[in-house]
Parts: sequence; structure tokens; C-alpha cells
Amino acid sequence: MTADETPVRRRRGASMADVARLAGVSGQTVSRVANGRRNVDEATRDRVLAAMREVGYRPNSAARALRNGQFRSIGVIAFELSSFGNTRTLDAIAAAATSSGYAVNLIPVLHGTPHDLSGAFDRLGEQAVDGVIILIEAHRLDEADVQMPEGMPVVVIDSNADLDYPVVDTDQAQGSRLATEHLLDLGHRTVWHLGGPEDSYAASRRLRSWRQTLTDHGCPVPPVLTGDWSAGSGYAAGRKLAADPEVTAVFAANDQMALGLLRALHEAGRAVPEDVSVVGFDDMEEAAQFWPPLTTIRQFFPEVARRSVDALIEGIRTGEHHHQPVAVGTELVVRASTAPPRR
Amino acid sequence: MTADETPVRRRRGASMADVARLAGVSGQTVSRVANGRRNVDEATRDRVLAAMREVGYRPNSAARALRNGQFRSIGVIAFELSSFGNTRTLDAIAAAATSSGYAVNLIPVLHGTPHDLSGAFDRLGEQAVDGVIILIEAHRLDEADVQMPEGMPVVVIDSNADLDYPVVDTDQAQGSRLATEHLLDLGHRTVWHLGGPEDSYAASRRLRSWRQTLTDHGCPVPPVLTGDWSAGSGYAAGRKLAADPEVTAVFAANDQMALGLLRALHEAGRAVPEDVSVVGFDDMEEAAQFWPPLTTIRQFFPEVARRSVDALIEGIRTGEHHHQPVAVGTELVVRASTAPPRR
DNA sequence: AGCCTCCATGTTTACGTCAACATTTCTGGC
DNA sequence: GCCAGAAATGTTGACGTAAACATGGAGGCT
Repeated sequence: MTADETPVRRRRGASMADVARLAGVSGQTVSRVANGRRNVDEATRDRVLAAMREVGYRPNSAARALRNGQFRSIGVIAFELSSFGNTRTLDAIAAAATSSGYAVNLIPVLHGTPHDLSGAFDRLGEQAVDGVIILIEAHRLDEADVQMPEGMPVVVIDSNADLDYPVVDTDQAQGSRLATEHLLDLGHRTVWHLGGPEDSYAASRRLRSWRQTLTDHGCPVPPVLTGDWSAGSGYAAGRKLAADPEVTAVFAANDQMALGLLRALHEAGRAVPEDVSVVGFDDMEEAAQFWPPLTTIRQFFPEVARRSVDALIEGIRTGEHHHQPVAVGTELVVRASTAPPRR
Repeated sequence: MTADETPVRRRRGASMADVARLAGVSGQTVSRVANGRRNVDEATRDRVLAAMREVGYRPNSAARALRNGQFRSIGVIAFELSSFGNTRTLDAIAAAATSSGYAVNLIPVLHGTPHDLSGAFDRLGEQAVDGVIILIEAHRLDEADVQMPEGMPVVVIDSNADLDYPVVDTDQAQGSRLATEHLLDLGHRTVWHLGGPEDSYAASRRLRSWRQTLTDHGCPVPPVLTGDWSAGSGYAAGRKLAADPEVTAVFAANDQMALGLLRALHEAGRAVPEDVSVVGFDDMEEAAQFWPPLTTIRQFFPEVARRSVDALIEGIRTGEHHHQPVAVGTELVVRASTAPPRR
């Protein structure tokens, strides 16, 4: 946090005034050219453009933001990029925001950062952003030194839908059902589940839908194993599953845990898919190269990102927001890790 | 790109003037309190702080930036976050920058984006950043619609060292040597290499060092296979390697390609590590859960990020930069994918 | 007491941009 | 050739902040 006192020797760039002087026009005319206004004479415009090039003029976004009262920038609050889904989503958000003319401010959540005394404001309030997309579990925000300034437009990804913010997310329930039914359709008696952390809404919705699907099909509901999204936790859980000969089909709540699960099964000498079928969730790029290649549920991150950015920009524009949550569908990708149960 | 014309109804927040009025002091005193200056009476400070809280005052970063001539924000130009290393680095950069009081602006490089007509300035120039960290191959910048404004401090990660910018990076050569020598030490006659894309400096340095190491040890240098960092390309290359019984040890230029390589070897019925030993590079979190767990070269991304951010801030402060490239060391992590060659 | 210093606080101003309004120049119609 | 109206261009001011400078009062020293 260290507010640094060292003064900065900042060579300011050329301003509109400089361009105006050189082109022999008023600053306002330069402004008009810079903003692509139509009411400027062709010859004048060319002269101004030339002057701009000559002095290397760049609009000062701070002045612009001050004048306009908005930054043309959106903040993305992310906890850990290490999670595959968040990374993909962030990437897609950046692309979507850029194509809409917005910059992206990445706001990491650092816990345990005792905030600097004097300033009574939180980090987010100081950020130069017009709105925020929250990419982490909402409840984590409480632990952190970030709190939502009043009146700041917000869109939430991966959270429960009863928040007072618009929510955009993958349709977890649909994906989960797809995965579970795929295994049941292959003839498995039931499907085990390796869930994500309990404080994740995405994880709990996947879990709920898996349970519901089993119930709908009249299948017994085995006990749930819980991981933390990491491959390591998938391995730990996998060792237990591998030891149980009853287990013939497992739905892991993400691909990374599925990877650890695969390792545990190999180690225990249980063949995939002959002895045990495995389905993941996400369809990360590597999933196709797992051994065996992983059957999984594909998420459409760019779509989620596009919708989120659009909803946020809408909120910024109007100051209002729709409360219908947006759910983006998923797709089952069948690969070699699933097969009918051995006789 | 669509520069949108829709006007925005932006409810401005409280300004210093509002706080000043409420606290019965001048705006300047509020400014002093907000910036933690010492020369303010205790009682006055408390009164101002209370007023701030009451009106929900937040400093306007645009005005601040305009006044100070700097944004307290750094830009990170990244091409694709999908690459594991870049993601980790970005994450670490965000943490490091935040802890130094800088915000992070994510600037994706979108190719083929014809820039909006009127504005003659490039995207980066309009970004509200004091400096830039380039996370992509420098030559890609030429293809993109981003060009470096003159006088903008820059730090480059993963590039050739003869640029006019400070370069911070993992010590690719050292890591590559570690990997190669580990395999040679185990008794392998030589080591094959599955390289990254040719236009990557990191890849070419890993390749060069691998070759040098073999030469130093008097080992034959097998032909190089080239991938594009993706697991899929690792698989494609792996199929060729798996078909050659001469191959007993492979050094893949990153873990993702190593994953594809492992799959290809399994598919071909060649046991790892009994028939073929494999070493990766990166030590991504999943590497420990590959089958078999992958021996690999660990990179220290937080260290790279910390150094980059520090160097950039230094450049922002002084306007100068050191040209000594910074190389962050790596570490060999031995897991189950490597063993002495079968007799 | 007289004077000087230090410190809290106030006043003025500029940072770069652009909306709003003011002014000038052009166009066309009669 | 004159005038209305449109189009091009100029002038003023405000956005919120903080540096520079100004003021005024308390306390210390001879």
C-alpha cells in the first residue's frame, strides 16, 4: 500500500493547446477534430491532424475523464487467476470491453492488507472505473478490503442470484445435468460427484443439480466428496473413490480435479473408462490431452464475458439494471474417458 | 471499437468542496487530510474525516491524475491469457502493483481490429497508464494496432535482451540446462527436445541452451520438434517421438506440451518413465497431477513480476532505466516422469 | 516588550478537455 | 446586392485536486 512520497519528474505530452497553436486554430477546434465531429472544414481538419502528428499529440484521458465524469474503464475484481475458468473469463472480458471502447482495470483482492491509516477510502473507490464486474465469490469481498461504493454499477459472475446486482453466468444446473445424464445413459447405476468448495456458488449449484438429476432418474445418491477446484484436491478425493469398487462413474466439478482423479485411478490400477468413467467440467484446452482424453462440459466463456460487459455498460449508461439473471448454456463434449460400465 | 455516442447520466460523488463546507474548513485542508499530510491539527483532521465519512467522499482519481500528471496505474499488454505462464505472471504483477499502490490496466492485443477512423492515436496512447509491461513477444506488437508512445516507460518480459527496454525474465538458459542435465545425469544417451514456437524468444533460448548443454556433454543433438505451447501440439509431436525407439528422454519446452506428449506415449504403449523420461518447464500447478507426475523446471513468477513492477516504477519515477537484464533463476522439481533408461 | 519563527489554515491558480454560448464566414434565394 | 440561415470557428468556464504562496496567531528568545 505504501503511498510513495517520491516526487515524479513527469514530462507532460503535448496538449490540445500546443496543437492548436501549431495549426493556427482554437483549442476547441482541435477538440472537435479529436472527437471526430463533423462540423469542421475539411482543410482545417487536415491541418489539425497534421499538427497532431507533428507534436505527437495524445488525448489526456485524465482530463477527459474529469470533464466527462466517466472513465470509460471497467474494473474486474478477481481473486485468483490460477483458477482456469476465471482466467478464461477475464481474457474474454478484456476482449469484449476493448471492443466496446472500455479499458479494463484488474483489481486483485488482497486479503490481510491493513489499509493505510489516513485515507478513509477503500481501494475500489479510488479506482478509476465506471463499473465493476465481480469474478469472485461475493462473500469473499467481505474478507477483503474492497467494498462497493454506493451507486457503482456492478455485474456479478458466479454468485447466487438473489443479490441486488445483475448476475451473468454459465448455466451450471444445465451443465451438471448434461454430465450426469450422459453417465446414466451409458448404463451406470449411479454417478459419484467430486464437488468444488462449499463456499462457491457455482460448485453448490453443480452439486444440487447432480443430486436432482440422480433423484429424477431414481438413482441412489452417493456421498459427496469435496475438493477445492485444484488438481491436488482431485487426487486426494480420487484415492478414496479408487478404493471403492462400487464406483464406476464420477462427475468432477471441474477439469482440474478430474485430472487429479485420473491420476489416482491410474495409480490404483483402475482403468479409465473400462473400470471407471470420468466427466469433468469447463473443457479447458488441456482436457483433450488428458490420459485418457476427458469427456467434459464445455463452458462458453466469451459469451459469458460478452453478456457481462454488455449488462455492465447498460448499467453505466442508464444507472439502472435488469434483474433477470442471464444463464449461458453449456455443451457436452464426449471423449475417451467415458464408456458403458464393464459387465 | 464503436465509440458510443449515448450520453451518460453520471451522478457525481461528493467532492472536496462538499467535505470542506460540511467540516467548515477550506478545500485545501481536506486535501491535506486526504493525503495524510502531517501539518493538520488533530481536532481539524477528525472533523474532516467525519465529514468525509458522512458524505461518502472518495477522491476523484481523474482530477488527481490531471493535477499530478500521473495515473498511478500501469498497463499490461498481453496477447492471450490462455498461456499458463502469462496468466501466472499477470496475476503476480497485479498483486505486486497493488502492493506498490498502482492499479493495473489490462490491455489485450486484438489483431485485425481496424481502428476507429477519426482518432489518429493508438489505443495505448489513450490508456491512462504511466508505464507498460509487455507480456508478449515484442514482434507481435507490430502486427497489432498498439504502438508505444514516445517517452512511455516500458519493461519487457520474455523477449530478446537487445531491446532498448529493460528486460526481466526467467533465466531460460539456466532452466533449460537444468532439465537437460538432469536427464543426462540419469544416464540417457541424449535428450530430445520439443520446442515452443519459433517466434518466441523464450522458446528459442530454451532450445539454444538445450543444444549447448548437449554439445557441452559431447552428446549427439537430435532433430528438434516444434510445437506452439499447446497441449495439442505436444500430442502431435509426441506421436512422432513415440514411434522412434531411439527416444528415451524428452525435454518439452513447457508443461502443457509435455501433457500432450505423455498422452501420445501412453497411446503408443511406451511406458513413462520406464521407456521414456519426460521433463517439462513451468511447473504449473497441474504438473504434479499428470500421469505420471511430471518432473519439470519451476519458474518463480511472483519474483519475475515483482522485479518487473519495481523496474517499471523506477522508470516512471526517474524517467531512466537500467539496461542490465534481470534473470530470475529456476529450480528443478523431480517427480515420477523421469528415471534412468531401461537397460 | 519586541521581534522572529513555526505551524495551521486559507486563497489562488493551473492541470487538459469540452459543453455551451458567442461570433464570424459562407450559401443561396430573391 | 442584401438578408436569412446554416456552417465553421472562437471564447468562456467548470470539472476536482493540490502546489505555491499568503495570512495570522502562538510561543520563544534576547
